[in-house]
Amino acid sequence: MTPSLLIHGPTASGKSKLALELASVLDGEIINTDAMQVYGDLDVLTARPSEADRQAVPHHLFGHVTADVRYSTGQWLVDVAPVIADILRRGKVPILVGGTGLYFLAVTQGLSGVPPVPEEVRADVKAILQSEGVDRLRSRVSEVDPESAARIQGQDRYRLSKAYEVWLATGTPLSALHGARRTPVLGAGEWLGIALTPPRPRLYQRIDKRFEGMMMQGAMEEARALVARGLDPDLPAMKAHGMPWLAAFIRNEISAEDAAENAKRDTRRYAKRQFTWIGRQFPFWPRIPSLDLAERRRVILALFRELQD
RNA sequence: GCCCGGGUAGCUCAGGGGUAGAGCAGCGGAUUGAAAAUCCGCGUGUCGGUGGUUCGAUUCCGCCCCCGGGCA
Repeated sequence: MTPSLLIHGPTASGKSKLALELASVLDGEIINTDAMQVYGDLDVLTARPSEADRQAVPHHLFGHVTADVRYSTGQWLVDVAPVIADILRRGKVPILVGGTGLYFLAVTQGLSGVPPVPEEVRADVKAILQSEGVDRLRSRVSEVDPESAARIQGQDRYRLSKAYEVWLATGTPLSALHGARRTPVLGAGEWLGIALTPPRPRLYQRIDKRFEGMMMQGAMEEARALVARGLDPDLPAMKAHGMPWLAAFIRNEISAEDAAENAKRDTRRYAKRQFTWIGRQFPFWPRIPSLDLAERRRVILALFRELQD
């Protein structure tokens, strides 16, 4: 059996480069496990692997949707299953790389069978949220699904909306649906998960430096092109790190310096959350604190070969 | 060298004889189909050093060190 290799780590920890290296050594193919790198219109801002890298090794699910699409974890799971199966059929090693912990959780643990919510219901709940506010939405959820209401913290409008949408669409509380999980795409023993955990100060330096690099590679032009399309600012793609601030700069609302500072800060905060996610959701994944490519490669190959035998 | 002003949290600063706050940064946590999202929580400190006055000094006084400005 060929195991799949899962590489998770905070943003700017050098995942892509490492994956490329491992793919050539293991005869593998790379699968995007990042919620933002799926958007074709975000190239620079999501630090997507270069065209040259994508030529060198097969890359899957990178930039395969447009910015006006509201992509989701569930859709990614639907997309990724045949890709993994196909790679395995051809005798290659699937290498899943990215920073979205929820995607790794979904692919290894399965997602519960919550049916998709119709767009109209979504719109209805959004309207309720806007006219009545979060507190009122919370009361509504409490009435129909007290368990979810108790679980969701504070003013978390996304989760409260989700719970209410599911109730409206199915007549069943979300909490009842969460019990039953579907069979995961990758079963126990079929994969090896690795977490990159570089020292935080070094990572923060890399984040800051990388953003400067993005600006030189045309991040502003990319942002301008998206802003020009007049897309709904609520779309996931419009929330990519830097996008909201570059958009604000383009609208003449803030200075370029402030936009850059805010973009870097958001990215650092995100990295912090990723560390929390790794620590809590994947406590048993081996960690590699080193930033050294050769060291990372050595450790991962040793673990991988061990699992293969 | 002399004269001012200032050394308090990572940064910018407030305060003031009873061991100290604000903003930003940061840190901890939640996370089941928007997840680079969304949300909850937390001051993290030899108050420059050292003597003295005092029941008690970060606060008052002396000396020293450092930073800024001015005069030489």
